[in-house]
Amino acid sequence: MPKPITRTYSRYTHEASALLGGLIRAARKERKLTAQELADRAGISRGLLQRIEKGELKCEIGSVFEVAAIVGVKLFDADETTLTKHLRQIEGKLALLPKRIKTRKKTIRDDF
Amino acid sequence: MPKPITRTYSRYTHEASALLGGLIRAARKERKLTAQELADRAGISRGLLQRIEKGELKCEIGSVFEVAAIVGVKLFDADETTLTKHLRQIEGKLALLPKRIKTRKKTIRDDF
DNA sequence: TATTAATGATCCATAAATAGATCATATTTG
DNA sequence: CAAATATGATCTATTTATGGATCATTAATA
Repeated sequence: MPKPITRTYSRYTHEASALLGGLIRAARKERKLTAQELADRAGISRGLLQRIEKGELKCEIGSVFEVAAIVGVKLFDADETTLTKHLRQIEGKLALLPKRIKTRKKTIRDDF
Repeated sequence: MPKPITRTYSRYTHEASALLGGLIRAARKERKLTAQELADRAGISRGLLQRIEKGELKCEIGSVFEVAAIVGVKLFDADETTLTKHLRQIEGKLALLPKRIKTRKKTIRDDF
């Protein structure tokens, strides 16, 4: 059963999304692309692109990232090569971290 | 009518999302948070968090950003203040760009 | 200035994402 | 080693995001 739904987002989330949308819109205009043209290239509708550029939060992240990639907006300020490098680094880091986080729920008698 | 649906994503998009998910997972473990605990704080299900950490692209961006914000993973390497500043900058930049991009579709007779 | 078309907004039908439950696996820790 | 439980995977009902169409507005340019 899906939940009642009434999500709240932090200010940081709102601003990060608004900034990403704004960067996309600016990049699109600098490249002289019509909203329809960019939407076509990304394989999404013009309506969705409009929402993405407004920074709306209820859009799938795949579409947003794809549009950003097309107009050259870099996530993490990294190009393809650097991104791959970071990805390998984080994978290495994860291998060192515990596979599971254990939080003791049951009170253990360690007081005697 | 929604489309047939068969999205494709660039390698950059896949890697950016995988990196973000990996960073989130690593940050969660460093903070010794259970997947369930983080999901609860973000107001999402454990299943969705799992998909986010795997870097799946079909998740709403709002949920992903919110989770990232909770564990301290920064998009744009910017804190709240810096983010706000960038947001204002991009808004100023947008104000200078043309409101509409015109592409001439109809061939104009300018050859005489 | 007149014309063209890009943008913004809204509405609807439908495909898809999500919550929640359950089960198996295996890791952590006493 | 044994017990506890975190994680991963899967399935279903239902909420929700998306595509497409339409319309009004207005910016850009010949």
